[in-house]
Amino acid sequence: MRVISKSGEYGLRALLHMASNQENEGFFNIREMSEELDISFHFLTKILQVLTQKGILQSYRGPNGGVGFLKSPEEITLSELVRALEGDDFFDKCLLGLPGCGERQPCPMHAYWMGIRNNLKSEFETTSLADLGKNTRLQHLRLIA
Amino acid sequence: MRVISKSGEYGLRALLHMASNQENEGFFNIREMSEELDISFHFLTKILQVLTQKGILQSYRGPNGGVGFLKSPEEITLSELVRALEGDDFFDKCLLGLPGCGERQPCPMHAYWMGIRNNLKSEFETTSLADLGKNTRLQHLRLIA
DNA sequence: AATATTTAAGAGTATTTTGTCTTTTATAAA
DNA sequence: TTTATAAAAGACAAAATACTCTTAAATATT
Ligand code: SF4
Ligand code: SF4
Repeated sequence: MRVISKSGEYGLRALLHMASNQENEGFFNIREMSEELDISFHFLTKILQVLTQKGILQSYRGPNGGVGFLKSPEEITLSELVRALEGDDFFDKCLLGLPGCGERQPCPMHAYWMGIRNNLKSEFETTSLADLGKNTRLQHLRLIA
Repeated sequence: MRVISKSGEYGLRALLHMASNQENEGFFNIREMSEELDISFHFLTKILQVLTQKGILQSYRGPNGGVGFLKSPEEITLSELVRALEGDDFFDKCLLGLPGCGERQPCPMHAYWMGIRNNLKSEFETTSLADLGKNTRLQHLRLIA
């Protein structure tokens, strides 16, 4: 049950890293981040590119360039991040994946799943990137091979 | 957020179909099922093979052969089905996918996610295949193109 | 202006998942 | 015992996802 895709995970790890080191620097060098987080540089670049395109990050090319937040991590919700990283329909899917989800003819899991889903949704909407990083230690973000 | 993989979904749809037509026949012809459920015959065969290997179904080759339940749908839990179809670690994954999930250094989502996960787990353990089929209509299982 | 640095963009490769096709094995019936 | 039927098994193909490499564009420094 991989709720978040690999690229989504990488994106979150990078953002979490940025949020927890925000006091030090304004722009983050992607190469450095990729090394510290043990994520392929080019792959991470791609992922951060979409976050830039979606208006969550800003980027700067050239010497001392990098990516930085447009809003503060306190104002970025986990909800908008997974929507950006996993697609806008992230919270619309069925648990079992059965097609034609129906309020009309729901299976016995339907009400239960809708409950969990709405719960998840509101939890994600009220959790900020800053919240997420609060108790997170760096070793948690790195691969513990 | 595809919680259940495509092949897992196909497996569930087939089992649901069998459970809701159980009174009629003992063994189900895979070809017929694949046509009724609009699932590739060979792909479905593969999926049902693993269910047979895992001891959830029994199969019979030759004329009038097919697959049938070993236990009654009332005795088959959704939990054992997703474990068979999606892997035994289905209920062990992290929400965000971050590696090295830690009770020691949990992120703020950890306790929340553990709650949902255990909830899901016990719900899946107490929901039988028969339960699942109760309000399910056939058109729900078919593709509503 | 020339050069170095760094992200953007896009092509290309690898792996996994999904789906197809062919051959083999088991069973029933003629 | 021969033939037909249906699942098992395995090779193969397509699509999606994950990852790599090359080139282009932007910016800073000299
Ligand atoms: S009714 Fe059940 S199977 Fe259908 S969409 Fe809702 S939860 Fe999924
Ligand atoms: S602490 Fe958070 S990120 Fe880590 S495994 Fe638990 S839920 Fe996932």
